Amino acid sequence: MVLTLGNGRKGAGRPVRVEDVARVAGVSPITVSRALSYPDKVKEETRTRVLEAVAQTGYVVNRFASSLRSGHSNIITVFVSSLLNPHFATSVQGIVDAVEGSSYHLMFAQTGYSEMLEIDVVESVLPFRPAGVVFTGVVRADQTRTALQNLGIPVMEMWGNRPDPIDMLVGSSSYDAGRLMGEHFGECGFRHVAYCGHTIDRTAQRIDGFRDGLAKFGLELELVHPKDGTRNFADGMNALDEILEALPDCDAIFFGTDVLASGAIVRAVDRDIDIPGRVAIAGYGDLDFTPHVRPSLTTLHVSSYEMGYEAGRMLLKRLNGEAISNLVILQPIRLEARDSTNR
Amino acid sequence: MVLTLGNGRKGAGRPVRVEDVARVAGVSPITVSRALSYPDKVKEETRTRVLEAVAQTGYVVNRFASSLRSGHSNIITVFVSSLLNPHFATSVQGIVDAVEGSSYHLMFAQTGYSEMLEIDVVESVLPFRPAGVVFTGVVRADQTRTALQNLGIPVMEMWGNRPDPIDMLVGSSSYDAGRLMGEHFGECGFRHVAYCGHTIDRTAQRIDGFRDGLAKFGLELELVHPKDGTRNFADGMNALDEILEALPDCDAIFFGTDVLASGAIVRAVDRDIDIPGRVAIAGYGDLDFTPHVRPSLTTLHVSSYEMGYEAGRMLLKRLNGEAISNLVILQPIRLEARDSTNR
DNA sequence: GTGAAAGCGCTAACAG
DNA sequence: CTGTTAGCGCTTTCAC
Repeated sequence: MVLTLGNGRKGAGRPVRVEDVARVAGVSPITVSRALSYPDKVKEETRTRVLEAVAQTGYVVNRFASSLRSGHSNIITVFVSSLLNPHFATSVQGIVDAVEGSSYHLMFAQTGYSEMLEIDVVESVLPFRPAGVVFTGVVRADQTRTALQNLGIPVMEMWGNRPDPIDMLVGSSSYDAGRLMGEHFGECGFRHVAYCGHTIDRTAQRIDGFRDGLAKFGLELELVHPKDGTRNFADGMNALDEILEALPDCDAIFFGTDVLASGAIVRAVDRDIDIPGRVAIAGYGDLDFTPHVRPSLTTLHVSSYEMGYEAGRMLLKRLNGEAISNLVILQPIRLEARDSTNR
Repeated sequence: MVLTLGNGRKGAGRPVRVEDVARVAGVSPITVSRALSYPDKVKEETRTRVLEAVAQTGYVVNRFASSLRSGHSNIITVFVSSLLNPHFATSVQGIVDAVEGSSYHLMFAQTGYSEMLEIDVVESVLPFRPAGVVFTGVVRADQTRTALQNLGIPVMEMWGNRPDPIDMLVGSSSYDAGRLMGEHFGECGFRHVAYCGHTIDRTAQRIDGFRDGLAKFGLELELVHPKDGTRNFADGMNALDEILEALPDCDAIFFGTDVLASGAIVRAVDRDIDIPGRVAIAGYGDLDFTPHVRPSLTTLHVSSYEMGYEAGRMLLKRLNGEAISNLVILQPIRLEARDSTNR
């Protein structure tokens, strides 16, 4: 009888092995293996017979045995800090879509936001001898970077723009992003500018770029209001109050995330503060809802999905032995100028 | 020299095997294996010596060999339709967190929203002989359900509330959710009610519940405005126009997702339609931003993260051989009554 | 508490 | 194009 979905076992009995298929097809085990893995290496008629026998027996290859013998793994490990961050979830979906249809399977591991455990997480997947790894984020601990380099497998980092990737990197320039917004603020004619959000890691470069963009218009960044750690709407609401208290004549704020910026807009509406008349607000990320906030939110668009998809494609190419011309790809960041800065 | 992160290889040479560790530790290979897998079965002093040898050699167990020999896999496969849906991404994060710290690893597979390929996707992971599987969603095709049942491994379904799970299910009652909102609409005194959103699968039960909730107050559901497929803010904006055109005296709309509902609110603000004065609006899902829309959105809170976490815990319990008292767990859905229905 | 031998299921290497 | 042999690295089984 033909099982539509076999598990490599018939009933509770012993698993179906190549040997069983071989017997039914009247060939040797290695021919079964070849018919399934390298169809071209087998005569068409033989292949047909093997496939019939596979269907008949419900055979499913045992990847443990196959990888053990061949020395090849078809596992790609994806390291994610959190899927609660929609940018990362979207990137991962891009990776998933890029890998779909290939012979590779994705294993997931969580790095968390702390770099302390980074190396432990990486170590925990090594028993699966991954063919390649992708980090949704950059690898921070130098110890981990060195160790990964020594593994000798393709490594893809994402989201950052370190000049010295472990191997390959698909990211975007935080500096350029900040500069774009600084220039936009300058063009809008704002005079007293604040930044609010993360201030460390790659965000530092964003702030540098922001300063430089402002500088082209003779402006200074008058206040950096740090909001590290998790940032939700409520943080944004508070931030608006805090900033207007600390810098009363502030007329434009660049927030490190759309969520913070949206919180600030909500707070402004609640307090009857005119946006952008009294103070302009901009965010970062271009989340789905940002065009629909009122006033609509000026922000920087980052192509999360495309980043993941590109990272996946590049990694697959490398795994296929193809040469990669550019080991570092920086996706452009686009300014979405909307009403919240439109004076 | 001690490698902090080994890959089971020293330089480009041959992999480090148990045998190598055994030689260094002055024991037999099986003792190394036991020291690592069942520390209690080995004298403490021996264990210490083995662990030192492991560190010294950079040994990393080969999971392919170990699973092949033992017949046990420590892979759990997670099937997701899309990580772009924040509810699913959040659920998956719950699963990830629940499994973290256990000896299991997660493999990802994408079912997509079509049930056509469901069985192919499931088949594609069987070579890894997963110890258990989790579906972020219910399995729709009967063929797949039967096949999964025959696999004889723990199967977790999520989000739905089928009376006949393949094995275990952590979900929520769509019917109750709908009923809650129907009752809320009745209590608010709305007279002409519409529903807009998905109309098939488990959503059908939500509509049934909604009707029954309304019926308690002598109300009928006067319009069902289907929006199947992907639903974004723009769809919600259009939907408001379409519904007010089709049912001009409509004074309350229940949307199948918060995104649709938020779109409708934005559209209402743009058209100067008073919410909830002219028409009340409610959503489903309680996404992060819903308390911050203006007016804040009445919606149904679904515990996506907790659902995933619970699903993960239950599956692990089952894999540990513990008995599960309730194979089906329905998480309560909570009404979040906010301004958009507050007359 | 430890060890010797065997074999999990597959495919590389070599042979024809 | 197909087959024979051997062995990937580990852990089960049985023995001490």
